[in-house]
Amino acid sequence: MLQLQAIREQKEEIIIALKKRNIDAAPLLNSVISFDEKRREAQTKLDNTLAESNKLSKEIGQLFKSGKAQEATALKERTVVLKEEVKVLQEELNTAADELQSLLYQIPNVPHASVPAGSTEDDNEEIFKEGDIPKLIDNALPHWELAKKYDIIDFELGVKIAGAGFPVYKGKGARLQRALISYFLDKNTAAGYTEIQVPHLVNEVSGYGTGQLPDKEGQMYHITADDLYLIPTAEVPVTNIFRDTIVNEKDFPICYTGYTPCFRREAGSYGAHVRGLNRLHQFDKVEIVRVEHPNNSFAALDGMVEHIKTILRELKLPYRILRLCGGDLGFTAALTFDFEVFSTAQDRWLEISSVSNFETYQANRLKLRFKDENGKSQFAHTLNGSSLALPRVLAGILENYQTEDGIKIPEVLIPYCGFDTID
RNA sequence: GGAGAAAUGGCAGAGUGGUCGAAUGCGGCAGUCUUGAAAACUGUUGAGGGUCACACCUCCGGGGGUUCGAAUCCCUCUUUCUCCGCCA
Repeated sequence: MLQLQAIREQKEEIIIALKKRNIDAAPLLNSVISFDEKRREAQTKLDNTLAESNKLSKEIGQLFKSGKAQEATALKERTVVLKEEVKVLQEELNTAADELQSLLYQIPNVPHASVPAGSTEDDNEEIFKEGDIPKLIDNALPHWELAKKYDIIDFELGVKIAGAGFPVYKGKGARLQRALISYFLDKNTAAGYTEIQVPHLVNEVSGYGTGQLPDKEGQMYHITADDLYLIPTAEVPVTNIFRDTIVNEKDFPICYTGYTPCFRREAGSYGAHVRGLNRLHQFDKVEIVRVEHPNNSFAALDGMVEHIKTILRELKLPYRILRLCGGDLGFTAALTFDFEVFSTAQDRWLEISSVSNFETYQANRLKLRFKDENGKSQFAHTLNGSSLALPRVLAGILENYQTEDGIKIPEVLIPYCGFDTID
């Protein structure tokens, strides 16, 4: 959520910056400013009325104490009138405040200066590429065929138990998946992230805190009986640890990593591109989350990008990094780098990580602050990234490592798997 | 799931209708003393809105109500604890 003060002071700059997202924010921002004025006006009137009422109440108390009941009763008449006024003003204030809040929820984060203009993923800017694309064997198969051939993932079984998009991993497939999770967590821990296990269901407030609500309401599974949401990413529970907190400046950087399953409804996604592991309703992901000092958050973002590079280098997967354009940038992010692995048998890039700096956007919703050197509290910056999303990494490994004699396991994973070939 | 008790500042813990944003202790910060530290002593120490700065307003788990006036009374929700039931 953008800060009101920023909207008041830099409205024009924000409008220009939001054009990168291909939206004209002027009407929204003008409404925000007008409702903010209404709110403050109502607040001032209410405060003055309350002040008078408080004062009179004290006097009445004094009068009763000194036995001047008659005078007290006379004063009461005035307070009864004030009480009515308070009611009206309170309502006025609430209306303006609610309207203001819902407007603020509708405004996405302001893109960072480095975010390129553009409307679709085709306009994302490739900033880095590394790793050789392997020459595959003649009859190379896409991962869903490999999964069947070696009996390591059963999509039909998942359909039977839950529905499409809920695969069942078997034998070495399950083992490889578990190996990846352990490997990622170990890498993150070695890089200074504290491992953490969090709930896989979150309440509505948490959804608002990180920005999934109200923007992505339809993308989350909603347990209506208990009004809980299945997490679409560990970002939600992990970042919400810091909701309503004031952290100590010297605690920075705060770094957490956690493995969770992720649940996404993916309403409206169909077609060839969602085959196999490409897009699922349930998948596993290891996430890294940071809370940073505003002065350091972009350096931290670069650090996260470097960290993920080292993982992909070790896995020897060909990948590229994209700087997302304004049109493809998530609602809450100021700057996002996507990592994509080349899926050789499908001849396409698969997104396996998304690393973002949210600046104060989430912190504002979360009320996540820190005390600066002057003792003033100000909003911290939050960041997160996938390290990594499992299914597409798995798809990349299966496809890129396939040989005539089976699928070779990347060297770093062999100690975690306990085998070196799927055959 | 049933019965009871509770929820107050960073922590502990007073406060049952008015002068309570809240005693006291601990912790934190600043100072005195000290070569330095400890101890002792003194002062200070929640958040948000609002203002040039004051004033002023809001917040004692959340929401609603009674009252001129609520941390204190009533309703409701949530959470925690104790007992019973169920259970990985």
